[in-house]
Amino acid sequence: MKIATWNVNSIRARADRVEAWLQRSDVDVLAIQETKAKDENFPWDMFESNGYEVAHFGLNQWNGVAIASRVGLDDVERTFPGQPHFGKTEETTAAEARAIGATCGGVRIWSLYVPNGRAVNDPHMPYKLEWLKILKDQAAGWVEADPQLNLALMGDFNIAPRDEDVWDIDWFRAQNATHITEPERAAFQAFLDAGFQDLSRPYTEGPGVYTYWDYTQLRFPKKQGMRIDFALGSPALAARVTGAHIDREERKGKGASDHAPVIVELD
DNA sequence: ATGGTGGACGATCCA
Repeated sequence: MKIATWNVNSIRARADRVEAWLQRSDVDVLAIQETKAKDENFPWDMFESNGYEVAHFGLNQWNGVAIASRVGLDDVERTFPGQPHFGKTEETTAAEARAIGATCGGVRIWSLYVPNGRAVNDPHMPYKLEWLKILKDQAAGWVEADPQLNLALMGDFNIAPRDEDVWDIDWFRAQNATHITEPERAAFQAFLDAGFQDLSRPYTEGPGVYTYWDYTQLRFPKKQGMRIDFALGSPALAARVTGAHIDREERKGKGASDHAPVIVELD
């Protein structure tokens, strides 16, 4: 079984590329982020005509997550319990479309689009950190309740956990950039400390291995990227991993997303 | 002057 995660940066703008990629990648499950669409604009037919069931959570032109599966798609959840809302309270704001879960071929899959902190001192930064903490607490609880649970937390974490996960750590620090700060890295590390494993890194070791390249400044041809997309697995799922890769080819050419798919193979 | 790119929306926000 092959599972994958991919921030597509608009499912409508990327529909043809996503279709072609599904056909050549042969994945069983694809967790998608940044669909940037409401349900009424989602390309349901494209997935179904290629043999995939698909569940989508999209409220407006921002965010949006989906799971496509050809090995079943059950018990769909939109938002995780306690998912923080940006600003004020649940009474005055709605949770953003950043998390969708489903059980596919015996694996509990979550497609996650972690909030962008925007800037070190922006109010979106504490929102991001709280969002990750609640997710980690929830996910740890699911595994504690069922230690054999095959759980995959997949998506765009908007964090580069190690210095080697960005093309020049000194440049990032000089910019006072997000994604590499200590609190963000601690929020990521908390998943590992809770027993989750990074499923792709052992098979895609760096340095110089990335999942995202900014559209500007010729970042892709200059090999100046960031590793910010991950599949984290519960212990039972991690024990099944036989390989992983980052499909850097998909970042090439006109009309590419700025993120590449990350694929994990299970026995 | 500098987001120099790209997407959605609608004349601006987001990444």
